[in-house]
Amino acid sequence: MKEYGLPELEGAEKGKVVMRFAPNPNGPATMGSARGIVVNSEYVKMYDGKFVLRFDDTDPRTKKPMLEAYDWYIEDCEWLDAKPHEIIYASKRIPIYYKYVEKLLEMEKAYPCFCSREEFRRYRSEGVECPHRNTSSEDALDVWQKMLDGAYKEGEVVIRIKTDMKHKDPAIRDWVAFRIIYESHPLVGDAYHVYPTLDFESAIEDHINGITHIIRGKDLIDSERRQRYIYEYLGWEYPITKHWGRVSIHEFGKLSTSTIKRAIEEGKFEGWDDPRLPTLRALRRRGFQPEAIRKFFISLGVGENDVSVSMKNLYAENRKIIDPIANRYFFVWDPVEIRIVGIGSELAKEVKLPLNPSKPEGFRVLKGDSEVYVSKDDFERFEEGEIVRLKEFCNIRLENKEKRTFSFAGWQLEGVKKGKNIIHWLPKSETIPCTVYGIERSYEGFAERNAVKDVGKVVQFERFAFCRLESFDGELKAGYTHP
RNA sequence: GCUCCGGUGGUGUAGCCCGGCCAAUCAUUCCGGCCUUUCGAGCCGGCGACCCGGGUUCAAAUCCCGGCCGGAGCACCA
Repeated sequence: MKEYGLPELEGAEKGKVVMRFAPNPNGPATMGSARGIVVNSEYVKMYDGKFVLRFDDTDPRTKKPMLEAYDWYIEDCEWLDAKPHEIIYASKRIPIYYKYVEKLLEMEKAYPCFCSREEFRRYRSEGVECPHRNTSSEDALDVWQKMLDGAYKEGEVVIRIKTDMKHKDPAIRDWVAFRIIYESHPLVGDAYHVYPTLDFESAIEDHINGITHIIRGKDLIDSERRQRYIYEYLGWEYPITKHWGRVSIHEFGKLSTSTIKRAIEEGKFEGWDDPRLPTLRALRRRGFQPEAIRKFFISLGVGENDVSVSMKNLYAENRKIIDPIANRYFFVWDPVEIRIVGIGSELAKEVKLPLNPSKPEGFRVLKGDSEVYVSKDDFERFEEGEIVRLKEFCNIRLENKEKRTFSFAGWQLEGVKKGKNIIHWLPKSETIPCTVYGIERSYEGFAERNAVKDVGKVVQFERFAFCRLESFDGELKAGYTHP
């Protein structure tokens, strides 16, 4: 069991665990969502259980769902090797929630409340019951029917669940279960105008889906205390819960779905899959492997303290997967053209380079040339008289830095200073333009033509970084994965 | 302010429930070394932590109390 990296789940029995991931599809899945997808699905795998994806989309106004996001979530779950066994759309199941609230109204465990927010806030903070609390079940059901009939305006009345107005935690006191929202819902249109709150919808769904364990962020810790009242009234058993703290990722800072949405609208990002964004779509585009993302979140565990991690941890996981399989190519960024003088046609030979040093059988070929490109970063470091080696090709000595001329200094590797004096290069006669889109900046330069056959794959541009080759139409476009 | 939760190396994490085998696990970062061809990759090694103060005990990272610090909730959002 230890190999899974997650601690044993309390009360879990093999084959009987049912867990869910319940996002609001008001934008695509982000790194934050990924934790929920990964941890829940991982436990389901461990115990051979069932994984439910549930869309908590019952507020068409404040958290207006985004129509495309529903399918994006499903795609992202599948990509993360967490294909849901069942998918539930809360907005399509609203009549079910009506049935249950009607039952609670009959039982006088819920009541229609006409207090304004401000009025009720005062009752709540003072621990006093509001005048509507003792409405009879007949009157309550009558009001409820009129709510459904559209007899009330938005904000005029809500349905509250009776808890305890003297509960020591004010957050638990008589909470709202249904409110009126006259706004078209992207999925169900104008079919309803009385919507359940998350707490009500979630409480009902968790029970009817037979959810055994809930693991979610600690921002929802009070939900359990609120929902337990319903479970008690209806004689249900509450799932076992676990909560994790906030995750913040150094490289991305605080990016909520709504702030990203605004930034996209303002044109600061290309779209939801802009490589600078912490969305799963963006990470996929950049070439991250789903297994690396799983391991990353499993390594965070399920502790309740807040964590602040660096993407470097994800890079390390990704590298372990990608390094043995990614083909190597040369990419010369900020290219500088240099000339090797004093020797002619002998340079025009085939240069064989390994595609991946761990797999000696594969190789690629470059044409030797007296006019080559090297990266500006490398060139500027050299001093006149210094010998450098063009990797796998030949040694050259810098003669005149201003004129960028070098002299031939032998073929042999022996005697060459290792390390930074072995550089990558490209023959001027055989290059394709290439742009790599990075998080902080883009890199322009030339790549070797051989790379074109790996479009769609993750490669390593030697001495640069791992990149995912995105497209080629005369120019190669690539996304910067990580060093 | 009220309610609840948490504090293990630079960053995460294991251990804490059931005190001793913990001079504390693993990963990553950082540093150093190695590699006849990536010193921006790979391999090997190293530095580095139980928030503070009391208490209980033969024995405390582990239990108790107080303090300090951090976080969450107190929405007709999820």
